[in-house]
Parts: sequence; structure tokens; C-alpha cells
Amino acid sequence: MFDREQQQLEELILRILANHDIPAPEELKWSSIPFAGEWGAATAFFQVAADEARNGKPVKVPVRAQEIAELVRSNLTLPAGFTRAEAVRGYLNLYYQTGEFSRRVVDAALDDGEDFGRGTPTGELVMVEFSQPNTHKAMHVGHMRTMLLGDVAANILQFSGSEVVRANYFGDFGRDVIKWMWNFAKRHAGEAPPEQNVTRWMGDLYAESTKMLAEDPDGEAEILAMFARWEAHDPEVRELWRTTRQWSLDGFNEIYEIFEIKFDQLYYESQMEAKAKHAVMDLVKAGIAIDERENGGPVIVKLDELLGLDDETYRVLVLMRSDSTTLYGAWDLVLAKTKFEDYPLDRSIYVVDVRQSLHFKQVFKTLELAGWDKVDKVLHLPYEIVNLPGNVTMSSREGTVVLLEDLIREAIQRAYEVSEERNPELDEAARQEVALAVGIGAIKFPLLARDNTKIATFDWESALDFNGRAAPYLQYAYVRTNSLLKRAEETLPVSMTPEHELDPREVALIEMISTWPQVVQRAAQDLKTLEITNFSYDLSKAFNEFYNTCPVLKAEGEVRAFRLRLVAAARQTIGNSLRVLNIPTPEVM
RNA sequence: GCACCCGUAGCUCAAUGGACAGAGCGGCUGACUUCGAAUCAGUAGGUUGGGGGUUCGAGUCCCUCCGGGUGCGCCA
Repeated sequence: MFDREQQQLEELILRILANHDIPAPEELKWSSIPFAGEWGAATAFFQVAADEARNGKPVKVPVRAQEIAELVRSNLTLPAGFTRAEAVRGYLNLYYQTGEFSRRVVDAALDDGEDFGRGTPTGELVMVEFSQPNTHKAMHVGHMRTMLLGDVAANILQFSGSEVVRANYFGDFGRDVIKWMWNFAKRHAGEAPPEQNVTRWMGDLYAESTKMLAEDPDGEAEILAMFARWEAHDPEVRELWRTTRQWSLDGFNEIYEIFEIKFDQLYYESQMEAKAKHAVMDLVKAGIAIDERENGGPVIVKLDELLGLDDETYRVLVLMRSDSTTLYGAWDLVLAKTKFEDYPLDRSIYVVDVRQSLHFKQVFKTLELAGWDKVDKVLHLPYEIVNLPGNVTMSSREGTVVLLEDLIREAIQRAYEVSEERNPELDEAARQEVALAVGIGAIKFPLLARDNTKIATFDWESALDFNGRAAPYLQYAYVRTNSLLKRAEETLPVSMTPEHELDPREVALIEMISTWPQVVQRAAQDLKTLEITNFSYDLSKAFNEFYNTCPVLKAEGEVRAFRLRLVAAARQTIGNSLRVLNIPTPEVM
């Protein structure tokens, strides 16, 4: 419903209630009438009746709710734009003057264009940190979830009206990195990475380093020595580190580019590590961290003890090893503050898997105890992991991984084959483009369409299945809108109110389009990508059903003109939702 | 032991506390000389893991039990 009508109706309803000494509800909640065919808005009076009952009025709530609904209906002067009102089972249903509302919805979509659904600027600045890959390792499909969730959550926030900083935080340092360099120096000195598939090569060398270390009795000591040289800023070791790290970063960028993921701000663990020792010692001085190094122990924060909790809720955060090197908890203390020094953030979101939940609770609580005043602005957005069939967790160390490069290649290849089958006339260049768009979309959709709290299981068969509820379905609906508009060979008719009796599929399609702005707001509120995929799919479905029932080009006069505008509005809205999802919108396929 | 997550149709999953719990896949039946069939229509399939509670109203919130998963002092 449009704001103006809603406000008007609420005033009218509240006045009627007041005239009959019925207490006003806190708010009137509006929903659509859930029965197919006609189109309108509904509100329920159960809450009002329940409030009366609580205040001593001897009524049965459902009966009284219906009474009130009936009372409102009979006293309501319908504003312009509505045809009739009915009171049913405690609900007041108000039916739209379909033609008028249809015109306004279609006009809104076409006038606002790419901005249709965009929220008014809130002035809020929010950072979304996501992806966080470790250098010197491969990228596997398990890494995809933070990439997609983070990227699309950032899009949603941005489209809903916030300003967004996209941040990445690279694990570019630590024992595993040194181990990689140790093996490289011993067995691959002077080698350069291959032209393509750099991350695979980096990952293979990482696996090799693990294997070699297990067989090399001196390995452990050599790695420790190299680590010490790195810490001491030995030029040779640092140079090797910088060079090899860059290979990894270049490899990651290949993948970000193919997914069209961009970052505004890059952070590195090595940067945080450089400042972490000071931060830890400050906490010791403040009496928050306990230094057990004199007894051969680490530096820790005993959170439950500090908070006086009996339950083991926050446990113990370890910040520094007994050898005085810092741990990632210490780096996260520095990073959290650094973000707010770099930007005047209103919110700082961390898109990291659910197994880190305790870690972030500890880090944030430690910062709070240290008197940091931004702790109410930070949020860990957790998501469940991607497993292999049989509940096998992906692990580079175990070798139980599916590389992202392989999935991308296979998906594009499969999309190419399907395209050949479905649309043989396409020329080679166009088919390549379609294969890329469809392949990448098909990879992204299933993860975006899954609730963050649910474990995803990867298997090749379903990953390469483009049928049913999947990205190509949405893309196909989009392509069909294009095709119709192209064939129409005329400029779009000007704004018009449909005069024909709308088909139920037309109504359903228009109603879907009308909800898009609210869907965006709710998804931003909930930080859930699946609310966008649900919408995008339902909208595409509504369009396909419309397409199969209602002729457009073959219709005549007013019907054809209105339907052309409706198709254009559907095209715009499907396109906008796909852009928020960062799923490609091919013109043909 | 403590903390967190999941359990909905044969399978994979949806469902702002609101009217009759919906899709896809799989099964069966149909629609291309008609705007692109990567589509659509029809059909079968449910005690929402069990039991209590809150509420006018619970798949949704609370408690408890069962089943599955994750995390918890020097990896990240």
C-alpha cells in the first residue's frame, strides 16, 4: 500500500475506534489479503479485542475482533483508490481500485528505474568486513559463503539507504605462511607462479610443505628460525614474504573479478600484529589481562572471573604466547579499533563463520572491559559452513576440498553446453558471455538462497543443476522481458491506467512489484540475503505465469499498451533485485 | 560439563506471532505450425522430532526431553 493511503486509513480507523470508546492499538499492522484474485490491504483487530479483554471487558476475543472489524467497516468512508471493504473473521479487508493502483506501481518502477526500491539515505556509515582469505593457501568452495553473504549484505545495506565500506582482512602472516616459505626456499627457489590458477598452485605448495615438514626432522627448527628472522625484519625473508604474498593476492583478485566483488579497504593481519604487543601490554597494565609468562604461561584474559560469572560463558581469551608472540585475538583487538579510527562508523559488521562466535564474544567483551565505547556498534554476522556429502568439513590440511577455480570452470562449461542445447543459433562470442553469466549466477544463487544458520552441503550434481529454483530461472524471466520489449519495436507507451479487467496473473505480478521497496528494507533489517532471493524468484515466477497466460504483443490497443509497460516494470524490478544479489543479468541466453 | 545452532512433504529447502504451512527436485498426466518449452498447467505427498507452557492466535516465543552438528588456555 502507498504511504498516503495508509496514513489516511489509519486516521479514519482510529477515529472510529475512539468514537466508540475502544482503546487504540499501539500500531495498525497491514498485510496483503492472502487469497488469490483480488488485491488489497488487510489489518486485524485481535490485539484491540485482547486489550479490551485484559481490561476487564467480558468478551471472547475472536468474536469481539469480528465485531470491531464490522463496526469499522460500517462506519468507514472509503478513501479514493478503494472499491470496497469487508469484515471477515476479525480482519478488515480493503480492496484496491485495481486500475489506479496498477498505474501507480508500474509508474514507480519505470520512473525510478535502477533506483526503484532504493531506500532514502539514512546517513548511516557501516563497514562490512568479509572474505578474509589466508594467503599462501588455495580458495575452496567453503570460502564462498563469506564472500557472497558479505558482498550481498553490503549491497542490501547500500541499496536500503546506508553508506557502506567493504573491507577485507587478509591472513597474510603466521606459522602456516612461514611453513610455505620454508618449503618454497628449499625446493622451489627462483620459481614463479603459473599464468593461470595461481591459487591452486599456492595451495599445492602449501600441501607439499605440510607433507615435507612431517618427513623432515630439522624442519620444525628451521621454520622457527625463519619465523624469528621474519619477526626481526630480516630483509631477505621479508622480501620473499612480500613477493609470495602478492602472488596469493593476485590469485584472489582473479576470483573476486570473476564474481565482480570489490573492496574499498584492505586490512592485513601483519599490520595488526605490528601493534598488538602494545595493546596486550596496555591490557595487562589496566589489570584486565594476566601475564603468566614468568611461570612459562601465556597472557590471558579471564573473562568469566572478571565479570563475576559462575557459568563458563566467556571462558578465557589467550592474547600472547609464552614466547611473547601475539595471537589473533590480540590482532582483532587492534583491528576493531583501527576500523573506527579510519572511518566514522555507525556500525561495524564481521561476516565470519559461526565457529568464531565465542572468539568474537570474547574480543568484544574484552574491549568493553577496557572501556571502549564503540562496542555497541560492532556485530558478528555468523553463517554456517559448507560441508561435503557425509558431513565432511572442508579442510586444506585434510585435502577434503573442492577448489573454487574448479567449480567456476565446471559451471561455466556446463552453462555453455546447456546454451548450445537450448539456443543453437547463438554466435560464439555471445554464447561465451551467456555461459559466464549463467555459470556464475548458478554458483551464487543456492548459497544466497539459504538461511545463514543452515549448513550447506556441496555436491557436484546439484551445483551444476540449473533447473527449477535456480539463478537461470530468474535470468530466463529477465531475458523474456527483454525479448518482448525488443520485439515490440516501439517506444514505451506513456503512463496509463488499465481499463480492461486485469487477469489474476497481472494482479499478482503488479502486487509482487509493489512490495520490492519493503523487501529491501526488511532484508537490510534482518541482514538476510535469502529474503532477496525469495523475492526475486517469486517475482520471476509471477512473471512467467503472466507470460504464459496473458498475450502481450498479440494483444491490442489499451491491453497491449498497458502490458508492455507492465513487462518493462517487471524487467526493471527483476533486474534491480539481481543487481542487489550481484547475479548477472544477460540480455539473451 | 558449559555455550551456541539445526530438526517442516520421499529428498533439498521456504514461510514480518496472523486467515487454508508453500516451492524446487523426484513420481504420475498434460501444453510448442501461437510473444523464447532454461517455460507453464494439473495430480499425489504433512500430527512442522516428542511433551508441556505463554498468547485471542505458535512451524515461529519460553521450558523440557529426543536426535544431529559446532565451539570451549598458548592454530586462524
